[in-house]
Amino acid sequence: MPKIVDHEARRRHIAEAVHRVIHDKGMESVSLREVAAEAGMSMGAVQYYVTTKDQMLLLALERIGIWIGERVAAVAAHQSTPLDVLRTTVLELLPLDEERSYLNRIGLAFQASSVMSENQAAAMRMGYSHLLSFLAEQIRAAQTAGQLAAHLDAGKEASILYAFAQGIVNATLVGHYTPKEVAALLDYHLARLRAG
Amino acid sequence: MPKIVDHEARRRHIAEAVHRVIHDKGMESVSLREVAAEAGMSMGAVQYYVTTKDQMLLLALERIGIWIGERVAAVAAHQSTPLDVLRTTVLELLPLDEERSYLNRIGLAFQASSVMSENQAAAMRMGYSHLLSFLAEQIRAAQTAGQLAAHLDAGKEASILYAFAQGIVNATLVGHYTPKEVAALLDYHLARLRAG
DNA sequence: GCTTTTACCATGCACTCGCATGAGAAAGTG
DNA sequence: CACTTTCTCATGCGAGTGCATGGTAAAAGC
Repeated sequence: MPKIVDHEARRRHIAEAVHRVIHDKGMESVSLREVAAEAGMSMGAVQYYVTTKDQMLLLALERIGIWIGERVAAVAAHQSTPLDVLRTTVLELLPLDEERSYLNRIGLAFQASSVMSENQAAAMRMGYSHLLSFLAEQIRAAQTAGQLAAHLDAGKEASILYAFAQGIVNATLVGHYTPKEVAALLDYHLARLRAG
Repeated sequence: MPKIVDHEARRRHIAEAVHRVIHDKGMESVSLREVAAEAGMSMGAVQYYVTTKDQMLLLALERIGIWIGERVAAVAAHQSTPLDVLRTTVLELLPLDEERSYLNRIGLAFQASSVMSENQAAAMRMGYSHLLSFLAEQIRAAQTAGQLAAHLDAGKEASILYAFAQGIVNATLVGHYTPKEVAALLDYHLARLRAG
């Protein structure tokens, strides 16, 4: 077996090129040629790892899911209390700086795209399940620790919290809210969940 | 001035064709030809009313805004209390049946699209302003009527409520939530805002 | 009845698209 | 060395893209 190549690395490289194209020129500009150019490889090379455009987009979407998972795990690890984990996690998912806007632009594009593709829809559902159960778990932990009110329905609160975060994304990217206002909205909402 | 034609009607006709194309085949499938075919007119006729594709999309986005405004006004008119208006308005914006899913699919596509186009972003901001001030107004009225707790920040509550509605859209369209669950989430959230 | 204005249409152009194909370079094994 | 396998590339194909152009039919004003 010659010319041993790390397929995983190549796929990641392609996925990240897709991300950049989506961010810079929009989902409509994603094409095999454009992505190949962005990835610095020939079109044939891209086709070797990804046979169709749909597959390429799915790869990029799955990579986003992995990336989000990693980011959340990373920031959550530095917090001391469940409520801190909760707040920091949601903040990490909001477009409050350039890097998080980057992620959210791509995420928003896939929200629209996933409605038209069952494969992408399935990937989305998996991402929702993971994130929502993580958030619900943190809410329950915060309740046990006496940080959040005991009467809250952790599952519903997680859904509402995450829906809020997702729903504020476009309005923020489009300039209706400033990052400060978004953070204030989050804290306002979290405040009412507090125990006492 | 010969062959007098209702331009407004023609533009609306084109906009609605764009909506159908977005809904049926996705934003990527929107082209002058595709829209012309959907509208049952020649490509040249479409070009007469809309000179560029961007203009066509902007027209379709503005029409969505108008449509939403009309729908909200219509359902709100049949309610007796501010809280009923609030709840019914938000329900009207959620993808709980086929017609509202239709609207939300298109809206979601434009959320992604508006991030890449300043014209569309401006149209979005205007839509947000109108809807959010309407919601905030209803919250204040409900507070005055003693239906909602007086200590609530009406502006922030409106933002959170609408963000929740927007943020639940993709998850619902993709099948993560059932319409019943979404309605239950809304009622769960509204319940905690009640006076008492 | 001629001109002007409005509305519409068919077609052409340069370009891009997704995807398929076949050739060939690189790297390991016998 | 030949040989196989893995990887990469250039190119071609048919179709579709946004947009521009030139022409034409119809109705109103003079």
